[in-house]
Amino acid sequence: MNVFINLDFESKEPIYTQLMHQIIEGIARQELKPGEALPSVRSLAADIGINLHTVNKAYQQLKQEGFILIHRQKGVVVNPDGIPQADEAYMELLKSKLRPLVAESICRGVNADEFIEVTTNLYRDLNKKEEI
Amino acid sequence: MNVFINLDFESKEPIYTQLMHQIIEGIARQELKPGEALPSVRSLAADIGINLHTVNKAYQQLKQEGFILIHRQKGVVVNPDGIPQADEAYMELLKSKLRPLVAESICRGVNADEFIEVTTNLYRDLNKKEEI
DNA sequence: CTAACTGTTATATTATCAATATAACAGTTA
DNA sequence: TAACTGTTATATTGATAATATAACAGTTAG
Repeated sequence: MNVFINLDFESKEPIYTQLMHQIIEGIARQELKPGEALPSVRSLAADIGINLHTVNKAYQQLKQEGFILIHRQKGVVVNPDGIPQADEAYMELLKSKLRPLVAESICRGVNADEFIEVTTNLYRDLNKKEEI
Repeated sequence: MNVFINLDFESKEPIYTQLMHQIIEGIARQELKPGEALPSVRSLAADIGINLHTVNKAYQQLKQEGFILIHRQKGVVVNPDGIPQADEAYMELLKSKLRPLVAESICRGVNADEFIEVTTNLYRDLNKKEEI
């Protein structure tokens, strides 16, 4: 029930964004499974020592992107139907985010194979289920 | 001398960041070569219709990251010694930026091969030199 | 020498966003 | 009834992005 949340308060990346990423990573790792309940905005906020609205902001955005469902007077749940699959729009978005990373890497002499190796390692790491 | 600058003023991405990316992309494409002069902060700002300080902010950051050199009373130049090659720190940074992209892609059913294909296409596109 | 150009610095203002703090509302459930 | 859900409203603080002027200190072309 309790997710492993690791926030860096010194980072310039907003807290609500970091929170989104952690939850998405949890889903990717299948530590969070479809239908599974997430902590309430208040309890999660209290747990990690931040404001309720910051958690709410992350939840609202995750909802809008199809990762979670929010039942008005019940609670928050990982989308039971699974996450909406990638469409053309997502692939374009992905490409636009990847573009500056590739450009800088080319400048710095990182060739495609090295770049792909980093990607492959991440795919491997993030596919590990909860190893008991 | 004049770079193809394409800014999206509606984007939530800061202008100075977009500007940095465009210049880095120009260097990757070898449209901007080591030693080549860049427009002055004032002329570039006037060209694309933004403030001089916004251009300066982009230049300062590009300088700090080793992409350009700034001669106090001369001008701005693409680093004649080439761009500092990737070290361990850069690879870690790259990994941390790639991580959320991979996580979301896994959730959305984009497998490693599809992800790599996008990367490969970007490497191909960004390596095209100025085709005359 | 003057005029026009370089980057740099300083100061100020406006707008937006991130994060916090309280507080209340409307349903659910134990 | 009491404790819990998400939601909404309002306000404040701090940081950042972008703009606007203005001036300074060197360089260089006419």
